[in-house]
Formats: sequence, structure tokens, C-alpha cells
Amino acid sequence: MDDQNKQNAEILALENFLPYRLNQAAEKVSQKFAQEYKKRYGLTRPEWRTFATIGQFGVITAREICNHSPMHKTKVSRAVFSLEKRRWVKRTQDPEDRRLEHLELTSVGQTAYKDMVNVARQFEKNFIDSIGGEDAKLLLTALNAIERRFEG
Amino acid sequence: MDDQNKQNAEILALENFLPYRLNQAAEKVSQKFAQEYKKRYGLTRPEWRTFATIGQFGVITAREICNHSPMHKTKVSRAVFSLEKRRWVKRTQDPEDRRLEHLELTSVGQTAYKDMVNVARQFEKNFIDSIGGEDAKLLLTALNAIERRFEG
DNA sequence: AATTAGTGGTTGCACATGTAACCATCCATT
DNA sequence: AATGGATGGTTACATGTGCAACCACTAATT
Repeated sequence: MDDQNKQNAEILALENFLPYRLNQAAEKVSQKFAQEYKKRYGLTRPEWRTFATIGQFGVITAREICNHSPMHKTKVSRAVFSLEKRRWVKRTQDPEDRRLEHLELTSVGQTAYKDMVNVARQFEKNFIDSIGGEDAKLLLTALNAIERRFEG
Repeated sequence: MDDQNKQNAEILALENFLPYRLNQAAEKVSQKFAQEYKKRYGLTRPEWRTFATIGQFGVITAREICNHSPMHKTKVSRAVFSLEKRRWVKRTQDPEDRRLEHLELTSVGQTAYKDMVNVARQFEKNFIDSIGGEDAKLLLTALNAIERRFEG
């Protein structure tokens, strides 16, 4: 394990490679947050995201969830199924177009959602505080740039 | 899908939630890069990372790979196996401690590594250019802050 | 009205992954 | 030397995931 004596142009230092660093940082944060809602509610990542999206929009279809927060449609399908099983989500068929299923939170789901929102806000706040407000602003600006870049 | 009329404190807008945004941005970038080396070499993500780490250090053990670029040890074990199968990596048992296996690139592996480094550097350059050098600097600063936060 | 193409959503299958248990070896204590 | 605990690495099993094929339905074309 001798990185030093090969510090030339032929070597790529992973810990300095920007895409890798971005990925690691994001993964660390996501894992920490996932740990929170897994412990509290036993939700998986796709379940949490599906849940959060339904909560955000009130009524929405699976397809729209895929579009809004990029996930494979089978992931959403399975997440909806499991959320339905725990009675946090209910579906109603569209009478106009019987392919569509409108998803919404049950009242139990809404209660859980409110709680979850608080947890999320708290987590975000802690995160921002822990890296420092200034750096958090820089992060936001950088994220704007990246998102802009991936629109086209 | 009516986000507008519920724009109050009770709702969490996923697309503004910092951990989510960070995760999405990182995932987009990683996917784009993964697409590159998958097409070129047919490597999976854990394989690429394992390969890159061995190339960086010259000689290294599986355990050390896990420590340097956080991956589950079974992932590394399997990645090493498949890299060995394609004759990019060879292992030699440590004579002092026969549990240890020292991993290094074969000469074929080294050739591929050099090529891969160029591809990676090019990708990073394109990425930085596409979001703009200024914003890339902000990103670096923010990443430093996040990494610092996750050391303790 | 019949045929075709497209869309929302689910499912079967193959493959990737994490957990736990495991094997071989080393190290510390006795 | 013998025993018990730790460590590097692999493997069996259960679970998660993506792809492709599918079903039910709608929309467009004839």
C-alpha cells in the first residue's frame, strides 16, 4: 500500500476524483438519513421516497411518481404495494381511464407523514449546521449547477 | 398532482430537500460515468472501484480496499474474483501471514488501467467544464466540509 | 367495428447485494 | 503446546433490483 512513490500522472487518486467524492459524500448523508427512517418506521429507501412523494402531492399516480423522483417503475410498484399493506396508502381507480390508479395517504399515513416531515426537516437542519451555513450555501449553488447541467 | 395548494409547512418538497438533491445529483453523475466504463470495459461499479483502487496503490489487500473506498467485503471479494478471471488482477499469498492476499494488476490490467485513467480524467474535466469552473470550486469546498463532518 | 400501436401497472426471472455463518490462520494467554 | 479470541477472506441464503414480457385498457387508423 504505497501510494506515495507512484504520485504521477499515470495514477488516479480515487479520493481526489470528483465524481467519486460526490458519490461518497451523498452516500454517507443518505445512509445516515436512511438509518433514521428505517429505525423509526422500518421503511426502505424506495418506500420512503414513494411515501414522501405521495405526501407531497396529495393525489398522484405511480407513473407521475416515477417522473418526479426518478425511480424504476417496478420499484415504485413494489413500494406502493408495501405501503398499501401497512395501510399508509390507498388507491382508487380513475373512472375515466381505468388504467390509472390515484394514490393518496390514508389518515394513518397522513399522521405518519407529518411526523416524518418533522424528522426530515430536523435532519436537514442538523446537516446544514454540522457542515456550516456558509458551506451549505455553496453546496446549494453547486447543486443548482449540476441540476441545470442534467436538464438538457 | 396538485403541489401548489398545499404549499405549507406540513409538506416537504422533495426537490428542495437537501439530502435528496445531493443524492440525486451524485447518482446522475455516477450513472453517466458508469455508463462510460460499462460500455468500454464491461465493468460493474464495485469492479471499477476495486480495479481503480488496486491500480492506485500498486499492491494492496482486499481488506485495505474496503478501508480506503468503503465497500462491503463480499462486494470486494466478488469484484476481485471477476477481475482475476479476466486476467487484470493477480493475487499472491503473503508468506509471513498466510491469511493475507496481496493484489496487483497484471500487465494487461496495467494497460487497461492507463486507458481507464485517461477516460476518468477526461470525464472529470468535461464535468467540471459543463457545470462551470466557478461552481466546481464551490462544490469542492462543500465536499471538503461534508467529508470533514463525516470523519468524527 | 376491427386492427394496431401505445400507456399504466404488475410479474417472472436472472442477477446483484447484505447478513451471517464459516474456514483458515494468526496472536495472546495459559 | 493448548486453548480461545480475533482477523482476512469466501460462501449459502434471503432479499432487493432491473429487464423483458405481460395484462388490461385507451387512442389512432382504417
